[in-house]
Amino acid sequence: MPELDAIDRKILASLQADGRTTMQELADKVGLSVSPCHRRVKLLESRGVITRYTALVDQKAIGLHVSVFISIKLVRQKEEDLNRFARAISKWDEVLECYLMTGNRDYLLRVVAADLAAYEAFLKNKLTRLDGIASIESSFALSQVKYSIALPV
Amino acid sequence: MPELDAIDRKILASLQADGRTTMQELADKVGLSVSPCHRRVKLLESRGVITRYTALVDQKAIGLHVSVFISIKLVRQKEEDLNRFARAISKWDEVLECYLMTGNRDYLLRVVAADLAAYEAFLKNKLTRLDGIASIESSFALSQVKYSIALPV
DNA sequence: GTCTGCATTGGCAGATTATCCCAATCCTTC
DNA sequence: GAAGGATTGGGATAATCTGCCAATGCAGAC
Repeated sequence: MPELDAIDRKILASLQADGRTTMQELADKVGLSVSPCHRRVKLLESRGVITRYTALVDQKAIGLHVSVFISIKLVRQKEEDLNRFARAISKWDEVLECYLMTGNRDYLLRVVAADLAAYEAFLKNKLTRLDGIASIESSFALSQVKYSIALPV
Repeated sequence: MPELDAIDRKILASLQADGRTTMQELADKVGLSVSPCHRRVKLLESRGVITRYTALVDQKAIGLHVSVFISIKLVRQKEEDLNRFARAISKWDEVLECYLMTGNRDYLLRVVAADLAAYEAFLKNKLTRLDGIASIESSFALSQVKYSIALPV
């Protein structure tokens, strides 16, 4: 796997800032002409450095007013238990992020919902129905101070 | 502010899944012709429902191997203190997410770094140098089980 | 049931952009 | 200094965007 040079990093930074810049603009920014710039972008895509392109949607504008962080502890932590939990989580659209954690909690989830009633429904009908969960602890976010997609390159 | 109808929601779902679908593909998916579909997308952009477009980059591919969640408590929670903290956080690229929380912790941050040394440098040179912080507690993520940008529409 | 007015749609055409080929250039290695 | 490989830049074609305009659908009034 070849390393990323300075131009590649500029390309990544620009595309993270605006995933729809034209090749001409992008080429100008990174100091190349269109052709090699285009080829580098395609290469970054095929190498999996750029995984995909997406539109960011305003959470409040579509009525999702509740953000919750959930700490979860499993009864057992064997690989099979972890995989079963991961598979279940992956199916649910309300779960935006899930991390396997060090320390005394196994998982940390970020979940969004329209309101508290919808969140309660998620807990009752989905999360608490999973087998093998020892404890669930919800922390509510009052506001989103920062939300960035752009990794520092 | 007009409500989002079923077609708008389909458009949002499609653009979240692929921010670079062509208008033709998008129009086919939502059951419109290109013109009205294009107009709806522009409207969603100007109304701020679609905030921007971005390329998603693989964290490991660019050498960011450490993900940390940091719980922070401030000495005081007056609005001015909160604002000062928010401004500082916003400048740092390592901080991808920051939430003002309920309960006994004021803030929850998600931070990425190349390795533990880089994370230590972030703590020493940036975070701990802020005034007004009462406590900092780091929890490390062993793996990212799920990471989604797509809000359920 | 029919008419009117409004909002939305679909088709079309010019302008913009992506994409690929090929020759020229640069850099490394011998 | 020469040879080889990788990368670049320009240009041509195909694909796509984007705005205009007439046509369509729909709701309310009579």
